[in-house]
Amino acid sequence: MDVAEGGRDLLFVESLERGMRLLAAFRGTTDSLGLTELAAATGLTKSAAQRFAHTWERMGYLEKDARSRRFRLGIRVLELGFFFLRGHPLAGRAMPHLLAVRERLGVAVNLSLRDGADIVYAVREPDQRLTLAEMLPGRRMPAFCTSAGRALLAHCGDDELDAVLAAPGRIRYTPHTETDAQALRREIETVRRQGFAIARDQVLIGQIGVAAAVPDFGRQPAAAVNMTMTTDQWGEARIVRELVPQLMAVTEAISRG
Amino acid sequence: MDVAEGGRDLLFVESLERGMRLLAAFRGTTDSLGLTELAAATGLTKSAAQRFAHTWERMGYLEKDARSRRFRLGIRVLELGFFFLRGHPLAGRAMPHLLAVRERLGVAVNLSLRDGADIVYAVREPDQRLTLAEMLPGRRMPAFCTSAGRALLAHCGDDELDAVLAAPGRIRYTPHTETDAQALRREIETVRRQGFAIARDQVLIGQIGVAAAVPDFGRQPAAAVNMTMTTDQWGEARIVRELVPQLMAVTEAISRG
DNA sequence: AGGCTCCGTATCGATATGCGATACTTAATA
DNA sequence: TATTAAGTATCGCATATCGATACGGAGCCT
Repeated sequence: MDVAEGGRDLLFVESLERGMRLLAAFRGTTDSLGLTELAAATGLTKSAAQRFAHTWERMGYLEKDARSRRFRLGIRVLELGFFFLRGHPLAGRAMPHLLAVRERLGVAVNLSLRDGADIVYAVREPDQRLTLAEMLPGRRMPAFCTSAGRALLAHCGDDELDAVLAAPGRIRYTPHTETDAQALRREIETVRRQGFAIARDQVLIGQIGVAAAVPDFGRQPAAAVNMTMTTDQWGEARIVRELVPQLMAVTEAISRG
Repeated sequence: MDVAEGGRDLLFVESLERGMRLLAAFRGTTDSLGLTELAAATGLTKSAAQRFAHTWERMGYLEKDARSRRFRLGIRVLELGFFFLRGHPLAGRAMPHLLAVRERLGVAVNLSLRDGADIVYAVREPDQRLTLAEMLPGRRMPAFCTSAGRALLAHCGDDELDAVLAAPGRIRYTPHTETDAQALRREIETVRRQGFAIARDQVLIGQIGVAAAVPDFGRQPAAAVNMTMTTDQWGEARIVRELVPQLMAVTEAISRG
């Protein structure tokens, strides 16, 4: 469909976008939000915030505390994510394999999907003692600094890779986080050659990850499997020796179905 | 705010509701949906389906296959659920306790929330070999036939309980599923007396669950913890003896923070 | 291969619907 | 109790959204 250059998109329903903007305000905080705060956070007028918050509440996507008159996300927002994962062709197939790996090797395993310059963890098998955020599906991370992200970027077309690398403002999670586009491109080249990606101290000091894409019969892979370990127990040599073969076997197996 | 009787709700944004209706169509299927199917499934005109699908796609909540021109849920729908759980006061606190229980007792454990006549699983620690749907947060079950649901219903006001029990059309998952309102009410009374709920063969033959609400300082509890086992290994007597004390300790601990 | 059918896409004028301003009410603070 | 800030309700206006419909193309059947 033609999104006329410059002219506005005739099929785009702005009310929907504004409504979602209000819900999205809850990404920024774990707190409840009042109407005025919502208006401020979204750039909507107070009237618009009032209408949308009211509508979301009536539909069950927001909950309103009767005393404080403040809003929170409602349980219902879990629903669509559930159906997304349940219907995802790879998630269901991957689960038993991930579980087996976690049992056998005692490392955390994830199935990750790419969304532009981010990856999203879809199916997770954490290895204990993690925080809630680290075990929930839906968590987003920049692709460039995670092993799964790099494994997936390695399978992009060059133009798409360029676009991701050209984007400014990469976060330095640690002093070792590589943010230089040239260096990242070389890293991706290496991943292309060897077929797996390793990311050490990129998000958290003392954490190392290894990942490989789930092949999809010549098409661009839709997902990657990654394992995450601590550097005190796992050096790169040992990972390549002991984990990479297992990793490749798992991605292979998931791909076959 | 006054939702004038009969007259329409001036603050309700219908576009939002219609837009969500389109997304909600994906609850019914794991397949992709075409425009005509979407229109049929939602009762929207084809024009409306076109506009909303287009808008969702541009926002990343739907993905469109370029070849087939059919739509699927996009990864982005996971996002809000993630933030809901991350911000939920009980979920984060409960997680380590649930994990400990699973390790110690080898049973599946969940933190469940009630939403009207349903419960929604929020934090899950499955005990292996389960299907994907059984380990994902966001799964909905009728409250009346689950141990967690009964534990939460036991703490409702009578009017709310009446409303739930009055609703028609309870599903009989198994021949043992109790659907009679009177019998359920008696069951809930028992739960009130003893402080925990047991549900045997209610959803699946051979499955038994035990649950207790997480107390909230006299207010109505917001969540329940439930454990699920197989009946061949766990009879009611053994559950009461070995699991219920642990269950009460956990709900107590979560409540304290 | 050709014709047919069904589905997705694009366009358009009418108007209901959502818009923001504003006045009112309630609750929190000192 | 005065003051202030936040939430709630109302309303006339204008435009964003509506459904009908015409168009184009993919797939199917004969």
